[in-house]
Amino acid sequence: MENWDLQAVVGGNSSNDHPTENPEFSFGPWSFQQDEDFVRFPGIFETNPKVLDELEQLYKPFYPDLNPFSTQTIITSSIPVPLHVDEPAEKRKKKQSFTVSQSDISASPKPRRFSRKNQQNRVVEHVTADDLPSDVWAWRKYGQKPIKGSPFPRSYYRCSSSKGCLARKQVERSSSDPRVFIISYTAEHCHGHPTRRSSLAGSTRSKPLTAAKSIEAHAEGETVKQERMKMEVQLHGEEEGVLRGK
DNA sequence: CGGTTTTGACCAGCGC
DNA sequence: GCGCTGGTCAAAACCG
Repeated sequence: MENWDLQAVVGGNSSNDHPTENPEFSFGPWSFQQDEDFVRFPGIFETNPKVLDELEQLYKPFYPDLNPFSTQTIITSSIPVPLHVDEPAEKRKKKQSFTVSQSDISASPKPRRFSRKNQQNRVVEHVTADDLPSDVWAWRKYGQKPIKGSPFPRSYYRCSSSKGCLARKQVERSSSDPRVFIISYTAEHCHGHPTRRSSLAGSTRSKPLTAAKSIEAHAEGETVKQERMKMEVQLHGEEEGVLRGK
């Protein structure tokens, strides 16, 4: 069986501080609703206890009675609230109190620069290193930033399959569980799936390090290594024509 | 040569 | 208004 990802789209309209009542989930080519289809696909939701715990926590604010379920790849949300569960409730409420659509993005006076509001349309997945998702898209890294409160930096990727494609991807490591990667997808691809990547040049590049950088690299070395592994997995996914929901 | 990563600078949103 | 922070830009270096 191919390595499809489970995805759960919780939100939609964040203007009322509540996600849609019946979130839609997708797994490979299938999509289904929480309230009825979960019981029909029990095998899909086996079992990664660590991720399950996180997932439960993420959903509790919205679905206190949601049955525990687990996945190997995890969750998506069009609102960022679940990622800020440790923040004061009032703060969280503020952060989710606006909505931005794709049309808003395209109407931006500076389309090349994404505002933070755009991140409201993001799709978030939690994956372990063992369950790195296959990905038909080719991604180019365009930035990396240290994130406050997290010992691990966040890497920024954009789709390199097509010029002008607005699709973005962020990869960071979970501070609570370093084995878990948090992958966020933003915006839609404006093109079909690529058959293969045009070049791998530079993908294995390594640079001489200063003393300070060496220390930093030591701290995050495995992150970089695993991200590279992930990219390689993605490339193999292209060859197999594996389709993902995003 | 055409693709990538790295990394400091820049910009805009947000909270105070 | 200011400072903090996250997201993006772009030049330089690197790789096949």
